[in-house]
Amino acid sequence: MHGDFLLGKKAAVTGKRGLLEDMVLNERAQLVLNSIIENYIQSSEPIGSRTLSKSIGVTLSPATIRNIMSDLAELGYLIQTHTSAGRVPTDKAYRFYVNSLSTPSSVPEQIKQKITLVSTEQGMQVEGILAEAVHMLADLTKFACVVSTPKASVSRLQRIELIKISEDRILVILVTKAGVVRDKIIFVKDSHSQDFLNSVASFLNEKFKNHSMQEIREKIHQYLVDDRNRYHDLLAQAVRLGKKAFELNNPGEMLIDGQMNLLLDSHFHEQSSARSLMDAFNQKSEIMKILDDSMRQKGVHIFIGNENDFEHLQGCSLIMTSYRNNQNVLGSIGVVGPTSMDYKRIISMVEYTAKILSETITERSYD
Amino acid sequence: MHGDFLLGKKAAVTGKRGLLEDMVLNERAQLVLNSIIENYIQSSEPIGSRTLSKSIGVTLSPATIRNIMSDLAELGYLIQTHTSAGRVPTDKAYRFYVNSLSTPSSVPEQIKQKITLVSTEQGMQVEGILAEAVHMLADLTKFACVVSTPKASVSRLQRIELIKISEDRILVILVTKAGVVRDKIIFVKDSHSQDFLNSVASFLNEKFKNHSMQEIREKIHQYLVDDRNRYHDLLAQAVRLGKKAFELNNPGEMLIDGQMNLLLDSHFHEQSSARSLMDAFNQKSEIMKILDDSMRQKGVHIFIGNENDFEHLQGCSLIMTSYRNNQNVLGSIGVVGPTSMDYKRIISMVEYTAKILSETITERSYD
DNA sequence: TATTAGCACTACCATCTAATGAGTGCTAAA
DNA sequence: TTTAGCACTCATTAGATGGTAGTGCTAATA
Repeated sequence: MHGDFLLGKKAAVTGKRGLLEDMVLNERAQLVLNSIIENYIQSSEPIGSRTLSKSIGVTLSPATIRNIMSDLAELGYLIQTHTSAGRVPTDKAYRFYVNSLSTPSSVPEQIKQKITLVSTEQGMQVEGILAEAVHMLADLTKFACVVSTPKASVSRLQRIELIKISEDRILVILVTKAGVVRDKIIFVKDSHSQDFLNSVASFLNEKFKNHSMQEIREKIHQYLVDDRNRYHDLLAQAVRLGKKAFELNNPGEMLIDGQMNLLLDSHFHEQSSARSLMDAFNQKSEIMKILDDSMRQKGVHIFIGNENDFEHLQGCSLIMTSYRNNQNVLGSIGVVGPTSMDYKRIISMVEYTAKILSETITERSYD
Repeated sequence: MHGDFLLGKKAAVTGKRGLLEDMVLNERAQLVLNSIIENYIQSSEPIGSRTLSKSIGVTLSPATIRNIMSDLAELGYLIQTHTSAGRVPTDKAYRFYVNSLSTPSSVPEQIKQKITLVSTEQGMQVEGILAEAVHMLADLTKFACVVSTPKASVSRLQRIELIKISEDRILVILVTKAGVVRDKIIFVKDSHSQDFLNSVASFLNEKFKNHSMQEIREKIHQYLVDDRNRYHDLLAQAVRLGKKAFELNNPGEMLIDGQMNLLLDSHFHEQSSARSLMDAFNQKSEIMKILDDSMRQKGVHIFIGNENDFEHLQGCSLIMTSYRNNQNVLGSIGVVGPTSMDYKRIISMVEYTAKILSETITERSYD
């Protein structure tokens, strides 16, 4: 009623009435809402007016709080699971809450100490480091975590190497500026000597070093379209081998860890939601899309419940941020948890982990 | 009582009495036991005498069956969850059942069609193939599946390559006979030219091709122990780099897929057993041990419940078998599921998958 | 006018009871 | 040796009950 009243007459009336001031919740309503959310994040149980009246700083009687709650419910911030139950925050409420988190809470020192990447010491590759990072984050947050591997297409060539391993097979090693090493085997009809392969490789290196894989593919395509016979044999062969070598073979991977954490989490105990989640992870493409999105933006990116229009992820929030080396944004890393997760804590952890990850990978880069 | 009686007097009395003949269950007891087990595998509910009397082929009254069941219980093949409940097979019963499975049931044609490895077509490495195999098996069985990657120490060298990527970093590529490509980066104090690295590589190739990594490490150790100064500079350097290059960096990995299947399985719905399972998978070493064991033996290897003395795996059975290329056994692959799994079906699937996997990998090998 | 106290009401929850039914073990008959 | 019959056990289910945490509304109060 209150809310309705104001939403309707708002334009006509001046100043503060009900919960809304200029379509924004007034201070007390914000206080109550935030308090409900924080309580709910802690307890995972519907919050009643009496409980809140005690836990909240200001002295407000349960009755008053009830009125406010009732209005908040009408505005879509709260719902009741049943008539005589306490209130539970909606996705809209979480969005409000997250937006109002201004000061990024810093990671406690003792957690910081846990966030370190060990694998650097051994001769581990970038993917190993990513795996370690995502594992660590999952372990710390007790939720599921994902990280996207550096996109092959945007990463730039540091070096290519061709190794003959049998008459019809050539091992291609691609080293990117970001320190990612990819190997794949290509099949050829006619046998080449290793010396010949070396010449081809050094031709390709000279021609394409520092170019992105995408560019390289385009250029090779150019060469092929051009009248091929203009080139002498080496070049023709080089281009032909290069085409195979640079063919996109992995379309951007992602690593997942800690899925089991979610299944063990009380919020997903119902059969249906658990299975739905599992489907979400198996069908990686949707999550990959979200990772891609958050790669293009600065800072931490948060998706709450219904905001990501992927039905399997209803009831989940995602907290994502990108990681990078000196030069480029390489991919993103983040957490998938229940909408009622402790945003402050998780956000800071994701941020800090991404920072450490970026530093670690930068050390490994060849830029 | 029956069982007891016969176990005691068996030696004295001739012929069949009770359930035992020469310490082996008599035919009818076997029939009943197998029938109970198969029923239980289907329904996951305690089997009562009446139910069994109907489902079993032979006509036996419930009362008779009760007697037999009672004896089987006394011999440790069955237990009751409570006084007036039906009987449930014990691990001992499953062992009996599995041992009595003589004819390996063949995989239905329609399942066979699903068991194919696609990744061969792209230039995918061995680990990619393994990942695909284990994923497929998990998907088919709806349980968790594991596969061990070819052990670096036993696999034999096809080729080593050294690539300079910066002043202090060298990329080492190891290609094994089995077709596994490993790359790692080693750090060096003083810079080497690529030409020099090529010489070192070709020295190492010549010296060590076809030797197992283990042997190579030992030989290098020999060189180092010998009076190093005897060798001229190239050799000394080669040995020093070789030592780093061949250092064991991954102690035999394993890939897991479908863990979530287990958590969704009704048999592991209790909080405690689910968490216990999760621990089992996180702490890979124990499962790795079992994989190793079954690598050394021929055929399918089955571990039932308490038989694997790893407490986290109580209530689980493991069905493992090895995969190989032309030349060597490379690793093993298998399923982890509840003790009450459908052994016939799962065994045949594991066997067939291993066969396909072996064929696929053999194509990739350089032997 | 905004806040609060009081009260009726609702729905969940834990506990208890009784009835049901599937299953056993034992005994005596076939 | 097998089976029919009977007494008994125990899990599961459905109803009934009291308690509790919460609401909404109204009237009194600051």
